[in-house]
Amino acid sequence: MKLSAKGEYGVRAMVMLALCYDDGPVPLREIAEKENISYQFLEQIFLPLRRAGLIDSVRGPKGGYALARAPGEIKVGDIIRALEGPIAPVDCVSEGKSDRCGRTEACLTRGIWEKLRDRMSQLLDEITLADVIGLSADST
Amino acid sequence: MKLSAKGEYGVRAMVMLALCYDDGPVPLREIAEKENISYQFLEQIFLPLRRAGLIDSVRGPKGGYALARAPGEIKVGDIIRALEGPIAPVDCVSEGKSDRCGRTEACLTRGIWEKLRDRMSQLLDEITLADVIGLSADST
DNA sequence: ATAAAGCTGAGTAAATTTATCGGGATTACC
DNA sequence: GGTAATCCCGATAAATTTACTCAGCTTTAT
Ligand code: FES
Ligand code: FES
Repeated sequence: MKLSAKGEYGVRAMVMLALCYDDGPVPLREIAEKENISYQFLEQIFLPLRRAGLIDSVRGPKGGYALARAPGEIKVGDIIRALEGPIAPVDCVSEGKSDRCGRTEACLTRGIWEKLRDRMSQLLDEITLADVIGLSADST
Repeated sequence: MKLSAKGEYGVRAMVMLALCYDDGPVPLREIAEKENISYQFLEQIFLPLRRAGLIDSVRGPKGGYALARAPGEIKVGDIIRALEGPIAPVDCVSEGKSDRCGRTEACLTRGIWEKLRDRMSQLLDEITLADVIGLSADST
């Protein structure tokens, strides 16, 4: 039930981009240094983020990455899904995968995973980058 | 964000034990066959479950495993924790681990993971084995 | 005594994760 | 037009974890 480093780094990097949202594109090297993440590994993380349309890139000197939309329009769930695939505690509750136990209809445990999946999705989709950088003192 | 096979098998096996709660101890070999899980792998799963006090074992012929308490007294969260360790999306929000990003105090993302951890824990602790085997038609 | 069962540490093959490498493609600036 | 900053991206390597297997022991009903 752990996030991979990819997901963790990705969220941290996106938070950083949110903080720099008005400063023009931020070069990857800078993010890597400030967040203490391998530059080349970060490159691999930014590729899917860009393909998911969450960030825009600018090439050449003065280039870098920037959020594709305002921080309030990007959900943490979007980032996780782009980097780790569909949110689901077991494969068989995430569309189009082989179900390990075969008995999809009769399976008693399926309901657990569906509920867990829904709660996880729901929480991650109700937190935007604006929430993360703005109000560290919001309740719940 | 996936459960390992260990966790998934473990929950399925425990559900099976819950179904057999009044029948005396169930031999592992039977569970392995019915649930289509490697017998030897299941042995490795039952060890931590027993050490966590969730099941009792009876040795010798006519032996096997049985739930240590009534199905209503065993939470799915108990099973997951016994098999996968503390529920937490990243290590640093689960007591006594090294925090990868170092800046525990200032870390903006920490709040996300704490909330996620709490929601996951909460859900898994509000579902007991009795819920799983009893009412497949409960809402939410 | 026998056989049915649990108990357990060590070992292993495959998969996944976490990077690293090497080079290419764009573009601001001079 | 040359240079250097920067993104782009497939291939590969190292490390770790997962999912099992093996071999042999202990307990106990019959
Ligand atoms: S665990 Fe997938 S349907 Fe049962
Ligand atoms: S991710 Fe652990 S404190 Fe920031």
